[in-house]
Amino acid sequence: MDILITDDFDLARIAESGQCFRWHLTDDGVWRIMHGQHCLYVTSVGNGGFRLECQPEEFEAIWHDYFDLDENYQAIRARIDPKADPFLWQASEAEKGIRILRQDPWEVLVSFIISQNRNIPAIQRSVELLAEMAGRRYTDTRGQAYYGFPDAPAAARLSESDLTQCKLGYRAKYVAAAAQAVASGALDLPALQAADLRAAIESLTGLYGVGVKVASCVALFGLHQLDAFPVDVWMKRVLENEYPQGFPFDKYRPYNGVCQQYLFAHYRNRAS
DNA sequence: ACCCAGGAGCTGC
DNA sequence: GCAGCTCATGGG
Repeated sequence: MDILITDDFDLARIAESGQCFRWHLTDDGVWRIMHGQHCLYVTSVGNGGFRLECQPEEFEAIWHDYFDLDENYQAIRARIDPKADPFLWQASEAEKGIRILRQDPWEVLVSFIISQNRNIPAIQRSVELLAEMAGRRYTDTRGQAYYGFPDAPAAARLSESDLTQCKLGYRAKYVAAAAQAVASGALDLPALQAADLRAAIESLTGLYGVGVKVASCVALFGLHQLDAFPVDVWMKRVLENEYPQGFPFDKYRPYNGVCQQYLFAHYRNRAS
């Protein structure tokens, strides 16, 4: 089916924004997007038009929500004053098209536990290996095989040696602990969506191997808490170099996380 | 060989 | 509380 999006929506910028690790650009310029147990081919056809290789029912049930199409990102960007905050404004112009996907919180939790102290290609590789090891095998609309992201009980059944085979290194025990916590019900991720941001982060950092940074990523990308503001090595540089007097969080509440994505993406892209 | 990566736990002070 | 060390592993 074809859809028209008049608001921000740039597939390449979303893919490169570091929030998701299972998007791949195929040789013919079509995006292959894996999310949970689903897989979708999307092509940008220009002027806000997109070709989605799925039925309208699947779009309504899965992808409309995943792409966060009910949120107005132009309106969020319009809050940024070019005179008061020229750096953020420039970043938001350069990275216009980013949206915060509504991903599955469990998948995000595992992906960002895996992410610590690694670069993005290495993260993608481990996530894929994990899906191949413990996820269900499916066939997509083009007849290609893919693996769904394993749920918590499936991940909890893996031995530590299985996890090590996914190139997780010392993070293997962290993933095992998270799987155990979620599979046992000790941690109720969906419940955190409605929780206060501070409470959600506190709850997540209670997990072995989850600090404030990973917890903030889970809150922003998995719980859709748009005010969460993850600070990694790149964001540390942004804050030190561009906001020596501190970032004006009060100005952008409750959308600090969206601002963070513009800053993160822009700074990384400029460096390379 | 070297340094860095969407960090976090542990130790010693 | 906080600075320094360590943890696997791949990419540049």
